[in-house]
Amino acid sequence: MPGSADPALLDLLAAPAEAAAVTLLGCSLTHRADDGVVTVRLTEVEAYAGEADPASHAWRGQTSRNAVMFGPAGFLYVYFSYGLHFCGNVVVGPPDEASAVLLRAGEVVDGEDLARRRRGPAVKNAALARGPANLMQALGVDGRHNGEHLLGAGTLALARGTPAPPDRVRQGPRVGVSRAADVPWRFWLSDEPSVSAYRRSPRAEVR
DNA sequence: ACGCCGATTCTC
DNA sequence: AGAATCGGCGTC
Repeated sequence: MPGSADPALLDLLAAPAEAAAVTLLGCSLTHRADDGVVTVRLTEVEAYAGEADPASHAWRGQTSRNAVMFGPAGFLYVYFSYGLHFCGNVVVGPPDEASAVLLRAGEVVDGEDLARRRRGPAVKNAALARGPANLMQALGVDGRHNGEHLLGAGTLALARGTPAPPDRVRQGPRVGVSRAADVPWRFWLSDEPSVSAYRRSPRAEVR
């Protein structure tokens, strides 16, 4: 049932960020809005290891923006990026560690018409939820959803799907990150059209 | 108070 | 390669 809690999933999310990231691959995320329901199956994510991770928003400690990450696992941390985009993270790990997993891409498995209405008529099927900001736009999620519970009775529901075969999980450097750019904590599923093409940050140190 | 730059995306 | 466009965070 959508919206019902999954204690086992919550336990898995309370693990270290890179393990939680792999858990999230293949999970479904549903948003029930006034104008309809959209569900995506997550195909690409990135792990951020809280205050210990120079690439994390939590690196310099707790602020009003990142406060949700310092709470328990299973909540959504939404931040505003480049003055125009919203990106969403699932808070993971033990409380106060401030780890999170950025949701980078997904396959729209329900509410395709609504997702296309939000994204634009010309957007190809596979690209509806490709890219972290596009994924949130397709779901109809923005800053108002910051801090919402993903495993409770709210409008957002995270659930386990058919687990991805381990041999389809790929791993590589994170995208758009200038610090700790070589930490291979971007995870994605191979052979998924919704996975964005890899682009290293222009600001990442070259070696 | 000021300025820089970003876990982006789309276009040229 | 560059623009759009806002706020967070470091610095003066």
